[in-house]
Amino acid sequence: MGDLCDFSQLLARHGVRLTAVRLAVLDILGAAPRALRAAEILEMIRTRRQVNKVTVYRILDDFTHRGLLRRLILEGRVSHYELACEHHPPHPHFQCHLCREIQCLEPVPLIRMWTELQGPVGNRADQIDVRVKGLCHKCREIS
Amino acid sequence: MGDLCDFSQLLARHGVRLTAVRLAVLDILGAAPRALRAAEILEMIRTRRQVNKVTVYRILDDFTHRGLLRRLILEGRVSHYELACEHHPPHPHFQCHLCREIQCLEPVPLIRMWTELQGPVGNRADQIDVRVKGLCHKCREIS
DNA sequence: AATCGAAAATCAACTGAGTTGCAAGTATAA
DNA sequence: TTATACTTGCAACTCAGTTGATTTTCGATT
Repeated sequence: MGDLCDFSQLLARHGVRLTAVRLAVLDILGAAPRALRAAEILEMIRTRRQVNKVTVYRILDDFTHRGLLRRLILEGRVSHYELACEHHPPHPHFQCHLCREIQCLEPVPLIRMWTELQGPVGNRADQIDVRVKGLCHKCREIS
Repeated sequence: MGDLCDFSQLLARHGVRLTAVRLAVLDILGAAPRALRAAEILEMIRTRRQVNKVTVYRILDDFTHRGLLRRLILEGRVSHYELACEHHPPHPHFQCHLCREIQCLEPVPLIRMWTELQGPVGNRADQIDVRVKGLCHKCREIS
């Protein structure tokens, strides 16, 4: 994923200053096989360099508002983040009851039920989040 | 909704002791036109009687585990709760970007895409949450 | 290359939803 | 009516995330 995007150019295109922490955030999320929590990202950056948590939170927030990242609300209290580039369009997520791990699922064609999902006449929906829960294949093997 | 359920019998059937706070929680959620936050429920109970927040949190948690309530993760950090009786099956929710209000939508037949939503072979899904976001009809009128 | 102002990072202190452990109160079975 | 296991209340805590004030740094312009 990371190989497909030039992050310094990406930042320039969005009029965002190039800094080490910002590059690290994109780099880590670009290489991640799943959405990450802020605390995970923070810890991963800290293996490379010293950084304050406030910086990471502010960057995640800023990038989300700029549309560079997607913030996922999968469980209470913690947000997960994933890259929002064209190689990684919005898609459902699966979360295991036991190990809490998150898997990305293939996009599904919800357009078919778009009218039902609008709700009362006059609503204008612009985003649909689908979250599937259950036991993942690894946890089913164990138990 | 509340009229359709006898809450004291409901509690007895679940082997839960009948107390004023528990009845109040069910009563309030039964009469609510939408899912409520713990803090809202707490405040509504306090218009009738004195009660500690810990008690309300514990009851909400307990009832959720017993399947009496559903806990909805609609935005970060705060949970919403709704009655989980047979008159009120699982359904998608719509949340407005501006007023943050939550609307209940009609159930949609996601079974059609059940295979895609399972993810990797071996996963066993048992729950699908659909959250729609956008502008509600009231906020669109205003702006 | 040196300067400089706006943007970014840091620090400490704070917020607010939710949790924990323990003491005191109460529903209900016997 | 009584015993006791279940409930509630209280105070203090946790933890993700936020705020405001200060210092540092990027990068455009001399």
